[in-house]
Amino acid sequence: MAKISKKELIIEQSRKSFSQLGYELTSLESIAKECGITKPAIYYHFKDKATLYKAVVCPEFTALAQKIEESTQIGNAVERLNAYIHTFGEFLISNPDFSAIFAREIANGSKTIPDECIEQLSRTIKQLINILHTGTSEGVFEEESPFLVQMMIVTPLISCHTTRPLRERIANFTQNEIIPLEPHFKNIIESLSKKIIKGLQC
Amino acid sequence: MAKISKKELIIEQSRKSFSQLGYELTSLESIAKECGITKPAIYYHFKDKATLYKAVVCPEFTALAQKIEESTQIGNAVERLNAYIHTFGEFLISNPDFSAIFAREIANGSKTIPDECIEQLSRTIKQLINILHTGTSEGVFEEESPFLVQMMIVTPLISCHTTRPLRERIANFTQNEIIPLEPHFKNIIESLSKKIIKGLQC
DNA sequence: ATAATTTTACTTACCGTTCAGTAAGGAGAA
DNA sequence: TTCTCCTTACTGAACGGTAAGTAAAATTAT
Repeated sequence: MAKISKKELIIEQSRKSFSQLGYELTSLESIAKECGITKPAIYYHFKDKATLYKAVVCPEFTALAQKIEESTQIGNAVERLNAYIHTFGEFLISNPDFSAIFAREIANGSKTIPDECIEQLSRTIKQLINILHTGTSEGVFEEESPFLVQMMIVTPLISCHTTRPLRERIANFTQNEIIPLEPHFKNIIESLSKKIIKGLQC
Repeated sequence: MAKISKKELIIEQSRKSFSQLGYELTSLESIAKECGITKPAIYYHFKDKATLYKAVVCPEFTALAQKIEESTQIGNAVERLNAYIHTFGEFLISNPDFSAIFAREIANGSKTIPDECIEQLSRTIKQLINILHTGTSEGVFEEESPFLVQMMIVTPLISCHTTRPLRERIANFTQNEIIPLEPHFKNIIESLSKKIIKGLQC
């Protein structure tokens, strides 16, 4: 059994709660309860709720930026863009709480994202800018706003996770129609990557 | 000057607040204040906060479904898909509060969306299913999950609006890099439409 | 036409609850 | 003894929602 500090335990439970309920509806007392401690114990480890949120969120963005940078170093522009998309998608698989947290931030104007995370995000964007620029220089990609490409990658993948209940409810209303079963997420990553690359190619 | 009932005024102010702050952070007292009335006056017109939210949200989804249905009747599959995407994009322009509200619902598992809205959403999805099916029958489109296509359309367009502050903050960190100015929204719609159609075509 | 009554559209005052955050103290380890 | 890591007990503010009352408009009765 791995030794896990109480501080780490608080962060893990908080991540689940922030992901499922969002920042506002997450109560520190319920987190404490699930950790088997009391609320002021959280205040012993973290200054306030916002600081706890940062402690949850920052490592995720840092890990994402790290993985993106590592995986998009080699290959031609098409290969690197493909790696960018797949790395992001697989990050969402291995960090199941990240989708909902990031989706809320996107919906929210990112008011609650600390600067440290923005810096990490800018690392990934820089990488994407580099890939796209290389691609246009090589004449394989049409010129396109990196922010648009980023949104074409990030938001559909994220919302695959967050819209599951929505899709189920919609499917109830479209009974008579034949709705193809949703493919597994790895197929979605692959499918999205192909389409985006195809859409960008000259 | 158009005659506007107080009930309509409450709905309009609520829409702004729900869009800017989200459901939880919207306080009925602040809405009342901006309408020049008191909180119980809202309760005279609406049973509770959730009912008020429905009154804000339902007409938007209905109008969207209506416009989508109208605009995607004629033409071949490519033209109809193009119309679908443009109609959705232009709806976001003429309903500036809708993006944030919908984005929050997507992030949220759509817990607070009433069934009435889901029904309207299913109308638009049915239309998209029809378009894609026609396209594959005609051999112009590859087969693809309508939900994925829907997300490729909806989420980037929505997040164009909600991520504006995020993009600005990111741009601050990438000073030294050349970040192309973000194109205007109509160009984004056009650009996204082209890419999605290109990505889907055989 | 006018008086009586009811309904509309609110207001003031308040309740109960929830929640972030704090003060003070205590048990156990070093 | 002192530091770490917590607990008990609490404060203050905000919020959703309600009870009770009221001025003015609309409706009905005389």
